[in-house]
Amino acid sequence: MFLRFREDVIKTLGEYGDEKFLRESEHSDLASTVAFKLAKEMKKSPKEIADEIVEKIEVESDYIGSVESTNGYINFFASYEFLEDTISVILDEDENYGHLNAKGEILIEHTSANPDGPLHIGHIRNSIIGDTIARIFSKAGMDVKTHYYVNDMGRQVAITVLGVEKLGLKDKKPDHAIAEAYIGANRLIETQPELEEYVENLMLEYERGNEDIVSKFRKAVETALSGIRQTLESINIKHDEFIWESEFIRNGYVDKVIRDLEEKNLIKKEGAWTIELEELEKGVVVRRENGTTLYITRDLAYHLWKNENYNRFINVLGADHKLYASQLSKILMTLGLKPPEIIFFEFVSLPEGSMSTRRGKFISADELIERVKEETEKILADREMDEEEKRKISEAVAVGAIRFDFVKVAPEKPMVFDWSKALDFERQTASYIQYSHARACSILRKAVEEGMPDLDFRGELCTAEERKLVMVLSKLPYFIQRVIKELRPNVFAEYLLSVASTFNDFYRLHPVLRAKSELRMHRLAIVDATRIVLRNGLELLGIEPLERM
RNA sequence: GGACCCGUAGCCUAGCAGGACAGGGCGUGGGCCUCCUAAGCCCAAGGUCGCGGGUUCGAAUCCCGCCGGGUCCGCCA
Repeated sequence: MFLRFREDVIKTLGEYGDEKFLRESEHSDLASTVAFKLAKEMKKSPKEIADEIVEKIEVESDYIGSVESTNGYINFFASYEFLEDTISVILDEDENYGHLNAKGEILIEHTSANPDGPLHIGHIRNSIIGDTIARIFSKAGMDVKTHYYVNDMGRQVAITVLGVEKLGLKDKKPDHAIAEAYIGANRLIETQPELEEYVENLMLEYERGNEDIVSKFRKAVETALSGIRQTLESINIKHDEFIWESEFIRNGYVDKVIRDLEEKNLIKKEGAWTIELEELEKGVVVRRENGTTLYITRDLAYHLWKNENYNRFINVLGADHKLYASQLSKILMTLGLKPPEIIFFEFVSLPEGSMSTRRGKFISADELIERVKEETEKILADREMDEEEKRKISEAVAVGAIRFDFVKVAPEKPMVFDWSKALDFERQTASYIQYSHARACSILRKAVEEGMPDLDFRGELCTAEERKLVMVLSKLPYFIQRVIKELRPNVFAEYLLSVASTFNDFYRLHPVLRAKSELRMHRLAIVDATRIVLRNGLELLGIEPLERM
């Protein structure tokens, strides 16, 4: 709804309608700062110019109630009609509210952690960003597929295979068992360097397709993935497909990419095969002297496949992949292929330094989830609820807290993980939004018990807080559009927090159930619309919208 | 050595297509449940927006330099 208001403002401004100068403002519903920009060339004060523009323009939109010039700003205010349409559209569209007319398919690759152990708290930053983006694209109307790219050909997997052979697998959650074998094997290699050669041979045989070795790799990777899947599922994340790197060896895509590179005369063959491009600061090896391929070779093949099957594809990658990704993209472009759109996120580190699966220095996502859940259970311990409900609520709140904590931080900010903060429920987190949603539900539940009247929102009945709340509610599609354009899911988290906070301002000052007749119908409409926005918003963040808590 | 990211009150964080008093939260001090869920709300104190230059009528936001933290520069993935 806000999107249409915005469009109308741009149209109304005509030649002054450059969206670069539009600002959301606390002084109006939308403001333009064009007058400041024009001040110089027109040799007039911004105030004069703004006055003139306001004088000149003609408002034809039903959604624009008034326009004012203040200190050089041109302030637009939404009309009652806009507010009324907003509420009626929300109530009408219900679970669809927020959709845009986005069309087409999109592939989102995220998480893609090496299958050498459980996901740790750095990996799930990736997962949560990727999953949230996927949900938001899907809401916008696009047909989204998600991929987990499985690095089954890496050295770490070979080491894992060695670990399983030498040390076996402990009886614990499969991904954790794999980590133990992996960490153990790394220690073995340190003391027995001759194992290096064995590991290299495993890699060679795996690439060649030696059946015995292939089944060992498969088994190790599947074992790790089954645990990883469980973890992801526990925080409401599910991939449509797991794509194994080795598939691109077996299905000919690697050969195809190599051929394309050869045809363009991009490969220099001196023992190893190297791509040398001006744009690349260094040569990139795509084939070892022993004839095997490298990670980037398979990734190029994967991206060739993506090009053939999708118009848009997004990868969520840790910032440590920046150089690698730029090499990949440059090579793809010289092949005339589209590079992926990439969301980079900075590292999650521990107070004592960065994490490492190999050294066993990490906090697993499972441990985080477990401990946060214990904390939420404590909070619920003395509530009068049956145990089953308590369990469900504490789980939903725990998962919400974790997802929100990661998604709310801008991807480019490095994070330092802190247990005391992760477990602190006094902090404003997802539970605040879930609570606001439950509050709205509770009011509506009681209204139904008392015989729900027809909802009838009326613009002219709005108090300042009600008006503000409705304006915020009107922005859901606008924020969905922003996330899609900017690929920054944290702006959506921020938005949802503002919905909850604005609703709480309304709640404090406006009795709903005790209000009389038309005011009661009016406010119930606002509460219901808020409930819908909070519910849809929480779902986009992968957080369960609880009706009671 | 080269490249990239981050640096906002005691702590965490928003804002960074330059513009109306730098928003929140935690923590601190004080207050609010005969009233729709107090996982809530209100009030107060707390800021050289890392430092120094520059561009501009105007800089947290753009440019340059420096400092601090992180990351990357493998025939690893």
